[in-house]
Amino acid sequence: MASTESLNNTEKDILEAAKKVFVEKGYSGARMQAIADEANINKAMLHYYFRSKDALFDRIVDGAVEIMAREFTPVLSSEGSVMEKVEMLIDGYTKTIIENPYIPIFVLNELSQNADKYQARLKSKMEKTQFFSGFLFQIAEEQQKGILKPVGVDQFIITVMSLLVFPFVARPVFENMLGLEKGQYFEMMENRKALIKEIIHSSLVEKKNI
Amino acid sequence: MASTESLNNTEKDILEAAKKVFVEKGYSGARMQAIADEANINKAMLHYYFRSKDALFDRIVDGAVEIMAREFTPVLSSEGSVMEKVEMLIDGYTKTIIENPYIPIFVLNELSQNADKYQARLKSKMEKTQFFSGFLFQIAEEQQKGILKPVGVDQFIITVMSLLVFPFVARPVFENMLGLEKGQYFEMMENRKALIKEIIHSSLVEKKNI
DNA sequence: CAAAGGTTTATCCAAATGGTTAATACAAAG
DNA sequence: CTTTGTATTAACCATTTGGATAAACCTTTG
Repeated sequence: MASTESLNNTEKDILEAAKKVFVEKGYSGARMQAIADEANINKAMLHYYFRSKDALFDRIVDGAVEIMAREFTPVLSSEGSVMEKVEMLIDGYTKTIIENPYIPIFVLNELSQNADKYQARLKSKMEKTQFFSGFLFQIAEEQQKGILKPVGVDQFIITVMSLLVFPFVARPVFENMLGLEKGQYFEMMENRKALIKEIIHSSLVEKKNI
Repeated sequence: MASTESLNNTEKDILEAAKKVFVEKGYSGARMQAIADEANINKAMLHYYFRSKDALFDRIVDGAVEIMAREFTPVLSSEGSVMEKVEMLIDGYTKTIIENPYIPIFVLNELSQNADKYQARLKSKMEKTQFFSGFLFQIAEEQQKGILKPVGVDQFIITVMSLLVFPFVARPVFENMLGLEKGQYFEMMENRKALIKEIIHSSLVEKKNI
C-alpha cells in the first residue's frame, strides 16, 4: 500500500519537495514553509494531505523502508552462497540508491538520531529480520567451512557495507574533495560495482586451492 | 590558540555538553536549553561564554578541524610510500576517532548540510590541501609505476576511506544491527585496523612478482 | 444549473526557542 | 571592610514555526 500510485499530483509534489528539504536540512532544520515553497503550493496543503510534519516525515521514511525491503528481502531469502547474494546486493543496492540517493543519508542522519522511534518499526515491519539473521548465520557457516576467510561475521558485514554504502553517504564530501559532479560520481559508482566485488573476493573469500 | 587549556570549568562543561547535544540532535535539533541542562548551568551562561548558538557550534567545529589537521598533516607531508602513509593513517585515525567519536558524525551530518559555509574554512585553514593533492598525485604515480593496482586515484581514496571511516559513522546502526555495545564496538575497531590493512594490501596493492 | 464534496488560499494563533537584561552572588584586590 | 570586576541567575522579549480555521474556489454529478 501507499506506493506512488494513487496519489494526485499535489501529493506527489509535496512528497518530492519534502524528501529534498528533509535530506538537505534534516528533520529539525526542515521548515514546512520551505517544503511548501519547494512544492509551489500553499503551506496549509501540507497539513491537508499529511496532517503534520511528523506524519509527513514518517511517510517518507516508510517509502524508504519499503524500497529497501523490496531490494533486500528477495536476495537474502533466496538460495545461494553468501558471495552470490553479496554480488546481487551490490548490483541491486547500487541501482536502487542511484535512483534514490536520499535513502542512505536518511538512514544515517535521522534514523540514528531517533534510533528508539524507528528501531521498532524496522524490526517489526520487516520479518526480514529473519532473513537477515539467517544471512548472518550463513556467513558464519561459510567462514567455518573455509569458503570465506575467518574474519568474523561482524567484520564481514561491516566491510561489505562500508565498501558499498559509504560512497553514497559521503557523496557530498567526496564530490567536493575530488572535484566531481553528481553525474560523474554516479557513473563512477557504476564502475565501482566490479571493484567492490574484486576487493571482497580477494580479501574476504578463501582462495580455492584445488 | 583556543585549545582546551586556558578554559575555566564552566566553559569546558559547556563545550562537552554542546558536543554531546549537537551530535545527538544535529545543529537545528539541538536546543540551547538542552545544552544548558546537560552542562548543569543556566542557559544565559551559554551566551555569556559563547555569545550565540552559531558561535558555540563553530567553536566545536574548529576543535574538530584542529584535531584532524594535527592527525593528517604530519602523515601526508612525510616521506614514504603511499602504503606506509595509509597504514599510519589507519592507526592514527582509529585512535583519534575512538577518543573523539563525534567527529566523523559531525563532518557527515552537519558539514555536508552547510557545505558552502565550512568548505571555505576547511580549504583555507589547512594549507594541508597541498599535502592532500600531493598525496593524490603520489597515488597516481605509484599506480602508474605498478606499485599499486591501477584502479584509479578516486577509487583508491574512496575505498580506503570507506573501510576506515564508515564503521565509525554508522556505529549506531551497526551496534543496533549486530547487538553490540559501545565498548565492544571500539574494541572491534581496534582489531579492524589489521584487517583493513590486509584488505588494502590484497586488493589495491600490486602483488610483487620478483 | 445547483448542490455537494473535495481542494486551495489567506489569515491567524499558541508554543517554542534563541537571545537579552537587570539584578544578585562571589571573589580578588585595595 | 569596601570596592571592583567577573560569574550566575531569573525573568522577560521578539521571532520563528508548526498548526488551525474559515472563507473562497473548483469540479463533479444529479
